[in-house]
Amino acid sequence: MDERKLRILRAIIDDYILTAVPVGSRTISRKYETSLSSATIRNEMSDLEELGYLDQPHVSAGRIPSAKAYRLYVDQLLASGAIRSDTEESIRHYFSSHLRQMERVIDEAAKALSSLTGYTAVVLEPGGHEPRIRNIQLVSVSSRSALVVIVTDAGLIRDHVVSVPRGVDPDTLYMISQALTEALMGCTPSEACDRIPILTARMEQNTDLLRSVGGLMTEARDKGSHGHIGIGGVSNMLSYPEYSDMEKARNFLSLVETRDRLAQIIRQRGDVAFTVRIGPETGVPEISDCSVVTATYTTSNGRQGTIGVIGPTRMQYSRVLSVLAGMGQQLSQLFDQQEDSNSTKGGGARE
Amino acid sequence: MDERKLRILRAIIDDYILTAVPVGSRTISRKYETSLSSATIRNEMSDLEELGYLDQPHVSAGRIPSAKAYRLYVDQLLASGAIRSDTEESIRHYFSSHLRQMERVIDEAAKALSSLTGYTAVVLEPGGHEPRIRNIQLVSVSSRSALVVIVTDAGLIRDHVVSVPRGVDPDTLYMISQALTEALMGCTPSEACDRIPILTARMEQNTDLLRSVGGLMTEARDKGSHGHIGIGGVSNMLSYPEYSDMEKARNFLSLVETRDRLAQIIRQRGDVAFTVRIGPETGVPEISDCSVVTATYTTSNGRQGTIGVIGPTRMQYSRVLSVLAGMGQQLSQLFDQQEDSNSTKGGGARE
DNA sequence: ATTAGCACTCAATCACTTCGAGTGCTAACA
DNA sequence: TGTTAGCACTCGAAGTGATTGAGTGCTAAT
Repeated sequence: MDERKLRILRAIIDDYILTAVPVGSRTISRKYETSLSSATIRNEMSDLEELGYLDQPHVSAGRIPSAKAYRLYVDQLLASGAIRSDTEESIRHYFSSHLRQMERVIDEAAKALSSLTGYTAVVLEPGGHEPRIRNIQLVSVSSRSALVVIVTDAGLIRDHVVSVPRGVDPDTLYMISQALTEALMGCTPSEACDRIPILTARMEQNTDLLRSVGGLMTEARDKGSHGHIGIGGVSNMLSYPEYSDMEKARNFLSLVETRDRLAQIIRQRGDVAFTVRIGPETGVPEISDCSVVTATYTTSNGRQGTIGVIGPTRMQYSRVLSVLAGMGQQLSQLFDQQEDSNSTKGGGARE
Repeated sequence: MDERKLRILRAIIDDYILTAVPVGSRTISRKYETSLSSATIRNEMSDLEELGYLDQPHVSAGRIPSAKAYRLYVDQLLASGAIRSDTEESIRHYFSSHLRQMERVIDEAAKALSSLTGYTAVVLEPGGHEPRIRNIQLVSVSSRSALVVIVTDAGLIRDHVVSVPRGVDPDTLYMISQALTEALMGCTPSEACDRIPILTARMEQNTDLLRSVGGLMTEARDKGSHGHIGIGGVSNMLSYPEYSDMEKARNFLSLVETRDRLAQIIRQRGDVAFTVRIGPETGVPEISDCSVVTATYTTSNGRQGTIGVIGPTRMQYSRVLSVLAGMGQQLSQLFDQQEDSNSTKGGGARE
């Protein structure tokens, strides 16, 4: 694999990313390799096709890069270490002064990502390991109902109203909460599911209440671990010619609609900074002509979240990567401030 | 306006709803009014066009119903009172056994609505009046941080972690919570925002903590009133020929992406059971060739939510209306059970 | 090794025709 | 007077070549 071949391949990819039109030998010879004639380029292209880096839609059209070509391109890009998160200011611009609610940060991040890249963006809430219960509270809502709040180290399991038997006052609720917290602290929801029946059996009163909590816990366990998902720029996809085919567009849309599957696709584990999956590498037939680029961000307590961009295979990888890098940093920072504001803000403002 | 004209107009609308193809005189004479010849139908159609009920895309095509025609059609439909919620069983089928988390109910409802109608569905959380605070709890998460949970009669204001000064144990947190609840019970968030600084000033300790709560309250106030929004079946729209135009499809999609605007469009106030807005009546240029049908559901404590369906103007109004009716009932029921489960379930399961 | 030249391919475009669904009008009819 | 049959007319959709031009592969010359 010649160095010149590489240059030509790179030129073809760049041009195709820009125009989405099969690129011919003449284009390359005029716009990129002015010292070579189109005939020479043709020969090289022929070789590149044989090597599997180029495809030809039909005999009298130009060439388009194959997934293998993009792979090479991206690997080179990653190896060169040329990904600077130079977009830091423009990213910061998207976060209004002081967002502190997790969900809003995530939504904003997705919006920013999609708007900066022009593709569809997905942001997942941090949550690496299985959540562990930290606190259970029954919060009185009215005389006859209460809200069960289960706090885990991954955040909060959502609201659920349960009915309260007659004669149980807020203080009793608090005591029950304390007992529950003590018994289940550190458990995962599924462990808690197993224990609650035992607890229920041991208690002679308030069994109804406990059963309700058990029900909620089961729901929490089955719900699937992903927290909030931020999605942005879905409509962007329709502006690319590869999605002028309605059938493809519908497939993509319905994939995005089933957030569970989307989360599964985006979620990235392990300690790599970036993942780039091109076309078939995604393993998802619906988006076999898309690429998925993901990156992670980390909070101070080690929980890991994923951000990702989905676009056509002829994606502006270098831009996407640098935006992802920048966004990852921003998010890590934001959540750091938020989660251990005791050490920084608390310390400073103390007294 | 002849009775026969009405029959013919109705036949045209029905056929066009089914096929999305301009319908000609011959079709009507063969499929609907077999006793009349196509020539007669032609005369009648000509009259109907002059009256503004029919449009003609070009001279040698059939006729298509105008917005005015749909209006007449729908008004008749509504007046006839023929909307039976006969789909009750099929709707119930969509709600898995015991969903009790508000957000999931709403999401499921949207999914069910879209799947039953084949259009795009939107479900808004109930929330008529401004929410009133019922309870404030500081839930310990770790030794140095706590979660602030603000419960209102409209549900829960989301999680927000605050730092806890050294030496404040869970019991102290509970006491502070009690004090806060007592002081702010029954307030709206904006009232609470005004009061918190006063409370803070009166306290000699834990001022940091209160300030954090104040910040969260401010965010809650500014957040905008709409709660969770359930959206389903967005991809359905792409399967209708009217959206084969990419530009239109993109417009629609980006409208759906900005949930705030969508909520604004769907939200329905007042005591009418149904609202049908056809084409330009929606007042939203992006969907000037769509219709929006909404209905309300009510919870036992009088809070009102909206469910809606967005589809092409040639929507299957009668089906949509009956599905909406059924879904409205189901939701009203579901939230009734949930909100005052004390009177029904609590009473039953007592002992 | 590179390049100029040439024959060849094939999608895209355009002009042209044909086809048929549909209309409007008129005249005949019950 | 309302209904119908018949006919001329319109116009989009679909089909048919012919033309164009971007692009290739191959060969022979540099």
